Amino acid sequence: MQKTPRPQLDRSAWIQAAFDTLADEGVGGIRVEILARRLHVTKGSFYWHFKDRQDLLDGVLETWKVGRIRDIVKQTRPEAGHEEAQLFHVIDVYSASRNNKGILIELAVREWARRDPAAALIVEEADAERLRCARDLFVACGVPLGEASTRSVLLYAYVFGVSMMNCEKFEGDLAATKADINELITRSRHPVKPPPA
Amino acid sequence: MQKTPRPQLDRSAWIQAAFDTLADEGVGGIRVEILARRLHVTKGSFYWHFKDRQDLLDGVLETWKVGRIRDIVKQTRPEAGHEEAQLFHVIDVYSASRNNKGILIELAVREWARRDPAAALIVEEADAERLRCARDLFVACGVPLGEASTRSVLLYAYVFGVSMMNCEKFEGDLAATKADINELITRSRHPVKPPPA
DNA sequence: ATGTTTCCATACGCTACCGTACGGAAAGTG
DNA sequence: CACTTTCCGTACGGTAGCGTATGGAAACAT
Repeated sequence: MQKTPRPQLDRSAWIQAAFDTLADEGVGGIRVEILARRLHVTKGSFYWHFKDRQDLLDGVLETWKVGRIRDIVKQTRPEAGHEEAQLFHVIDVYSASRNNKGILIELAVREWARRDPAAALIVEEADAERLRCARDLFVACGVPLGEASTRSVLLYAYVFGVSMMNCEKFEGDLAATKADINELITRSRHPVKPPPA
Repeated sequence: MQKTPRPQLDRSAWIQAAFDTLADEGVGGIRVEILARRLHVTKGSFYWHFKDRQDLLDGVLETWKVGRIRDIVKQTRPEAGHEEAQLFHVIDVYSASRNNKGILIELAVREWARRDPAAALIVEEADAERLRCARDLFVACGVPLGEASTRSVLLYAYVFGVSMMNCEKFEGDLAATKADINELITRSRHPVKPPPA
């Protein structure tokens, strides 16, 4: 936990508060005067630390970028002999509970990226890094390079997609289903090539 | 195409316009006065046909629901001998181009559902229907019931997830990769059971 | 102690929307 | 032709949020 926010704020305090509302309400929910109330100050403070609202959003995006890249390489740095467990871990981290803050922010940033080119660029970079790291893990497991790329794309697309779904009405034993999906993504055997036309 | 909108509007015209901006800007972008300008009328018209903004949103949601259910059963009604092709089709419909209106609305509605319980309920119902239809297709292909459910969840999670990603920076030949993923989802062989602990 | 810098409060104008009240035209009805 | 209903324009009040201007308090410096 944080020591209760000091009577002296700085940029990072505002950015942190912005992340909270980003998770709950998306980019559109990040409003200067709302954050001010939440931080028990007024706009006067905000416009001291930031040029305008866009300046804050840029800070949020930049903070997200460096934090993501850092976490990605930390989670996916190959540890000899544990590569497969690491892949499982990547899947579980996001598909664990649908309401943890990490996945909420992830979805909010992607929604953001759909309408803001700057955000889109950063998400694209983060995704490229993620896919590269996952691919290396697959390769370390003995999967050929091309197939490793394919499975990495499937893995992350699944992870992000399942975080937007609510399957409980369809599948009772979701945990078992997810475990089976993990197996399909990481360990299934390629089918025979389809007959050429 | 539509015959140029008559000088007489009705609910469906407003709802249709709302869908356009829903795709482009999300639920938050649906504003009464903006739609009015786009339809070359004023708010006076809107508040004749709708009680308030929420009334319009309810209409949009309801329209989406019936349209989705209709399309789902149409696309996935088993046609003997073509079940596998139908599964491929389901995947391709969404993962084809990232900027087609269908996928934009799909993502917007899901974003909507994350903050509005009514929307969440409808999305949940649509997903259950989708998963059920896909499962039946797998079953028709000879896949056991449980595995059919698993692959259905994987299929749709992948479809929605990949629509939020931009892999071009990572994978050059995206078409080939997607084709391989289709194979993995629909035809891969289950791995051997992992050794118990 | 006095001046300077840092950080925040207050007050203001401005825009974008929402929803309402009311008036008027056009189309249907007798 | 009256008369009503349908549909839309206009005008208004109200809220939320952005950004600016300005003053003041506290910390810091000399």
